[in-house]
Amino acid sequence: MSLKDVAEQAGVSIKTVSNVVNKYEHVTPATREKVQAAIDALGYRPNLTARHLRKGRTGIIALAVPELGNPYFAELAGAVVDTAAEHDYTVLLDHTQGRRERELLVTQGFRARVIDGLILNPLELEAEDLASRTDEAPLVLIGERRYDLPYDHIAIDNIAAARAAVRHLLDIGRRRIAFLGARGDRHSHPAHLRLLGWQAELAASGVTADEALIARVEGWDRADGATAMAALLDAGQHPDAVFAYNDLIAIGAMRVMAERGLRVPQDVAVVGFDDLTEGRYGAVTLTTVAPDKRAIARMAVESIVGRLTDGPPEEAPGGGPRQLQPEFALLERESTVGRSAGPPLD
Amino acid sequence: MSLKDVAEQAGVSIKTVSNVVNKYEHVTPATREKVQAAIDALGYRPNLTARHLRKGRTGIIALAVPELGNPYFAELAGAVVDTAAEHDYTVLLDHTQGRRERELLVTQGFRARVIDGLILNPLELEAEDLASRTDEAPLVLIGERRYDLPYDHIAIDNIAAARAAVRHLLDIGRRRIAFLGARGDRHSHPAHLRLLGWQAELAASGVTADEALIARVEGWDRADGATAMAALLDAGQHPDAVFAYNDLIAIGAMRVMAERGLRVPQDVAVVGFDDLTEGRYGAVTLTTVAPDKRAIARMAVESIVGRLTDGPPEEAPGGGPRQLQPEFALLERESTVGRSAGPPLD
DNA sequence: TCCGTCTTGTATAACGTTGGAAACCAGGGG
DNA sequence: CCCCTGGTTTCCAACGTTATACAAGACGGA
Repeated sequence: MSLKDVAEQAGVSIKTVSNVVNKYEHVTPATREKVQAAIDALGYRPNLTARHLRKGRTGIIALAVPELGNPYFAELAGAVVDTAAEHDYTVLLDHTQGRRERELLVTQGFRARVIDGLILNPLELEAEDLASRTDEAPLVLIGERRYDLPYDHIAIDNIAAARAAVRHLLDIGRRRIAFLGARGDRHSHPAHLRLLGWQAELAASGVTADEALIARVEGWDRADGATAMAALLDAGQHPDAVFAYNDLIAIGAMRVMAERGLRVPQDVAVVGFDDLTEGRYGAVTLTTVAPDKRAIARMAVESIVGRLTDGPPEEAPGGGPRQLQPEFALLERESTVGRSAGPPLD
Repeated sequence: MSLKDVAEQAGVSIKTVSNVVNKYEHVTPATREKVQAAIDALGYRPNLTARHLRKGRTGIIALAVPELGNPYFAELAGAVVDTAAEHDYTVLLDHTQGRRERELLVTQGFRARVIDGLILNPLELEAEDLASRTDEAPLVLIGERRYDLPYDHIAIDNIAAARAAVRHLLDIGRRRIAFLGARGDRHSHPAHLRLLGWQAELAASGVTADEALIARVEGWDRADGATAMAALLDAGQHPDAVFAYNDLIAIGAMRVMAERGLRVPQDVAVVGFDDLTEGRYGAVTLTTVAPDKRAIARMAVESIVGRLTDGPPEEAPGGGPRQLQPEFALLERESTVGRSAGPPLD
């Protein structure tokens, strides 16, 4: 079933059928009608693969996130799918499970020429991996990790967001504020802007940033939060607040607190990060830093679509790739309600 | 950058390069090496779009679910992506937002010839929509809705699963068991096998299935569960147990109970459906029916891949499409712990 | 030496589409 | 009556790949 069949049926040339299909205007109504009738009769649908080959575009963009089971990425993926659809693009989805080799594979064009562009949220990828990229499809990076490379990057101001969260905990009188979610042994993991924000805000307020209150994790899921919180408590620490790397870790931590009879927020206030819907429905609703996910999705898709439509943006005065910062908001909920009897700040 | 360029560089024909790329065995080592050198020198990568056109296959299967923000579908999508990758397929993702027109669009081949097959979880689609489908790519249906149509269908035994859940609630002594999640005004919505299971198990145990304990919902998210539970309580009902259509509804309901001072499980026991990770980390962990998601993903992908590889399976004695039923398990957790003082069953 | 056989490489034709150029056809002006 | 013009349609080539058929050597046995 191809243009050829329709052309024969209608008694016209292949190109005329193509013109009708593509709504080319200089086709007489009579011809158009005749062709349309043949199309309907045969149930013809254009072969998009052939069109892609001919036009060099597929209308498909890929989205690669670490893990779809993580609701943050799932919600983000949903937003990306919607936004892409508005621009007549479809989304090819992949998840890298946070493994460097998978991330590398994705950037190197695992689907050469079938995707027009790529949105990637890297976790483990190193700058050198990206520097050696040869695939010419537009790439846009999202998430906390930053590279000094010529690709658009979309992320909220993680340091400012973390500082706002810690500020809030200080404001309600907490002083022993734990950070849950430092990464394993690599203290200086380049993704830890949120840890830096925690340190910065404490320092700015003259509160000691106790290293013992930094809990490390193996991953970013609820179980990792639970493990980290348990480890912290087992080490004899008594934080009066927890700032978690993300909501999942916060939720895992809160579960452990519940098991051990610690009340949230009376004994320990908790702030998470991501604004998962899940956080709004726990027994104690979770205060959280809410990145504007729809804005992230929109910026990412439009970065790709823009480059495909208009070519790379003319070098602005500063030149080069853009650093886009969507808005964020601190949503105060039950997990930080009420002022405890902490000492006033000096 | 095409086979032609590589061929010129290596001083051989296009087809020979193609043979090397495709690991055709009758190529002398010398030639192979020469060609490989040219490939490496030019950084050649095959154009998959052209390959797709020529071979008539793309290696892409589409997965259409109602909503990615729903963790059940997100987790399922993750499993499908993984399983597809094992078979060297990539997944194109779409979500229909449970709207019939979107579901219809997807089945009619919204990406004609770019997808080799389609996995669809329909909500609103009617049998006649599917009956008129012309796209010839293999289609497999997943989820609670059943159609008497020649497509493989994958779903756990929803009635049996619901009965197991209700049975468990009866076993721990509950008698006023509410059902949360009937659909709007359409009482006989064809998706409500779980409601039928609730009715059947109550009937089998000689417990009255009180219509007043059936709460309707507009959607399937936490907010809908909260609304439904609030409505039930506002209507003066005092259930001692809740069987929810899914975990999200259960979680929303539990939130409302917490707000109103009802204890779970002491005052109201709760059973959900889906085994979301989320349900394992609430203040009260959620008893739930756990469908084997990885099995669902595996069956769906292998149904598609099988038809693509071997053609439609030879008509079994019964003939026609298959009804595949993955396993499920009832996971008992805190939300149904402990036996209350209900009267013994007669 | 010659012929069949086996191996290796090549030429050509598709796959279905679209862009560009050329051809066709009426109608009107010279 | 012919040519020109403008609109409409057709012809041809190309996108990059792989399948098919075939040609060219190499090799061994008669």
